Amino acid sequence: MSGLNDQQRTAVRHVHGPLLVFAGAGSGKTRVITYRVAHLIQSGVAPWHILAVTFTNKAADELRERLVHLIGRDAGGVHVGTFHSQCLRILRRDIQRLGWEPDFSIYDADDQLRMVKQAMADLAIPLTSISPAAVRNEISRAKDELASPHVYSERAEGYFRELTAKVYHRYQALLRNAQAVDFGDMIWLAVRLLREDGEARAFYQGRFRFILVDEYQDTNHAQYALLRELAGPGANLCVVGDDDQSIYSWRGADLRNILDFEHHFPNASVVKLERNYRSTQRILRASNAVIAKLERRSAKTLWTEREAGGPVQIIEAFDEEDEARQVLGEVREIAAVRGLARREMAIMYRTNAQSRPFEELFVRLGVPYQLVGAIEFYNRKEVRDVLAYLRAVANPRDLVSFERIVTVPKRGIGATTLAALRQWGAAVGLAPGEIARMLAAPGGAPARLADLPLQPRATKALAQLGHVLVTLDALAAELPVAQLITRLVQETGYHEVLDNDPERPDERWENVVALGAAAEKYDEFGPRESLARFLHEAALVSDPDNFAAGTDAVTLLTFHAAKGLEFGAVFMVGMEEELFPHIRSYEDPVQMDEERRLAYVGITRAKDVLYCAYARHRSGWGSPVRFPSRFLQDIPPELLAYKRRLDALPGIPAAGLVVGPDAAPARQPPPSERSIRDGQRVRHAVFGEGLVVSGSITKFDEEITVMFEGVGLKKLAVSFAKLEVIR
DNA sequence: GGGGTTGACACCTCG
DNA sequence: TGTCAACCCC
Repeated sequence: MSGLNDQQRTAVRHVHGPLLVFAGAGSGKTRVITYRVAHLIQSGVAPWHILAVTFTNKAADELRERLVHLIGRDAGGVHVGTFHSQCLRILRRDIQRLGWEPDFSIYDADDQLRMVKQAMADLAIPLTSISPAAVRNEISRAKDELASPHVYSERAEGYFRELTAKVYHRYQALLRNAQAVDFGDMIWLAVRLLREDGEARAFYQGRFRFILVDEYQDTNHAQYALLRELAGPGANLCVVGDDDQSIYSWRGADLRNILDFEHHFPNASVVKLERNYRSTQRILRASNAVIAKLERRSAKTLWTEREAGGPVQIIEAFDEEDEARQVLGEVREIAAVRGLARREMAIMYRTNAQSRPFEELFVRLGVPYQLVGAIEFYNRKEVRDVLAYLRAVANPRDLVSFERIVTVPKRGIGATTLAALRQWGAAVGLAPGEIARMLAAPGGAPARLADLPLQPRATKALAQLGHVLVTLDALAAELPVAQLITRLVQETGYHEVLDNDPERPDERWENVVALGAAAEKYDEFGPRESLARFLHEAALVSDPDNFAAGTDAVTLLTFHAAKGLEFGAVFMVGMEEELFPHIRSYEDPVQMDEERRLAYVGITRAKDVLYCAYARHRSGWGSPVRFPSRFLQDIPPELLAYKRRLDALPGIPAAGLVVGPDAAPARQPPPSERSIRDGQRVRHAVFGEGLVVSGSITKFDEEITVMFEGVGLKKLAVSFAKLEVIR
């Protein structure tokens, strides 16, 4: 408690009733959450009565880690997870109460798209008339609002919405038949369970007596409804958030949840955390300048007692490769000269695709890095194929998975056969996967399949697939999931598919092996259970989050993924018009505001140094000639300094940022004489103890060379490397 | 009717 | 850069 300021302490000590914590960036939010959990436990609340909900897996992991650090073993009892993982737990336990099988499949955005296309095909709506992806998004938004197909239809106006309403009806029926839920359904079904089933409601309200929600500004209506039901009349609900950091409206986030909290929960207490402990003054001023241009926001003024710090360093690059080169040069520079650990550095970008040139260069230079999120592991074709097999085994009604495995390997079953199968199956209440299995029955196909309208050749091919599935079913009853994967690859012929891959068979194999390795930790649950758990949890993983913890690597991630994190040095790259702000936000001022908040999130991740890079030329999509982002231009010139600037480029119009005069001399006024003498011993956070061997005063700083034990010679900037002189 | 090939086209952010 | 639909051949 002693390390907390008054506002933080108030929030931590609050026990009963609703509490809203407005927590500005870097104001010690996570600290408040962890301390509050500790305080609750200290006041006699059992850990398993506490539920902490975060937005991303990464945030959940981090919170769990911090709790272990703070309260030790009790932390294991606290329920920590994302909204979706908590709903998954609820559904795994109780979905049968809603009339679903426990082996339901979880459909991600990709699977959803297939189902939308299927629904459109069923309704004879041409794929060219409305975009299936747009329809999928619209359906997801409807689910965020808990609007059923029926409710949606009543409100639907205009060409697109009226068609979407029809597709939505059909889509939902297809999901139901496939025993599948999408991400929206996961929240919704949990809400329904709590609303409709008094026994279940009593159980969960009794279990989760104290609820904490992080990033509350990013919750949607369905999530609000869930919290409302879980919290019950006692409403020991503590929400923490910052409207300035709302960046998920495209996922249905509704700012009213946080802005109207006191209205939703009338006796709520409110605490504002406005002191920033993270960033230097210049970084904080830069962030304030960017966010100040927003019109609608709750009044907050962040302040800091930290030192002024250096200016925001601008890097102007020729193109995306040059940008990566310059940024990596700077990464190596501050690692070597300032002694900053690589884990304290992050490169942030608007879109995942931007990571590529950086990754290539990191690999080439042998600099350790870790990539968060991205074109992930679970989106690899081979990984999805194997998962589709597993899902088809776990849930024989799963349509998307069945149709995926039908063609890997090629079996002589095509679109026509599948369409006939689906149609006939729907009439008699059988899923294609079930029909295939029945065709493979030992005594021949049962009589109810007599009028299956297929050519003999197609029937035979389908029976063969059915045989494979029956074999896998039997294996799944005996083997835990990791071993099942090994056998599956052989039994299904997927082995040959990989070997004959024209592109990168080795890499694909490695991914399949890695999937098996990821499955191993579920083996302890035994044959069927390990399969179900693995599939359900794999569906919620959005990034290969199990990077070797503790390795000293530079982090590469999107601004979205960076929320909630902090780094000593942040490189915001691709700071160009049409990229950030993203071109898709240009027509809509609401979306443009969200881009601005995203920029604010990026800037406020930085503790000590902030670099912003932009290229004058970028290949690929968008215009090739680029201009610096408006967000950079919104930062007062005196806070900016060019670290690197290009000479005039032939054929490219000049465009630079206005950089103020006071920015030039970097950080604090340079020291006039040396403060650390040769021969003194110093301690460094990363390198340990060392002996000062030489030093000098440069234009901006005092630099010393230190011999560290077991590390070697390092050149350090005194104002930056937090050195402790040992007497 | 299946499957290979080719050409067009889109590609933001996440559980 | 990869995916997907249209097209044509077997």
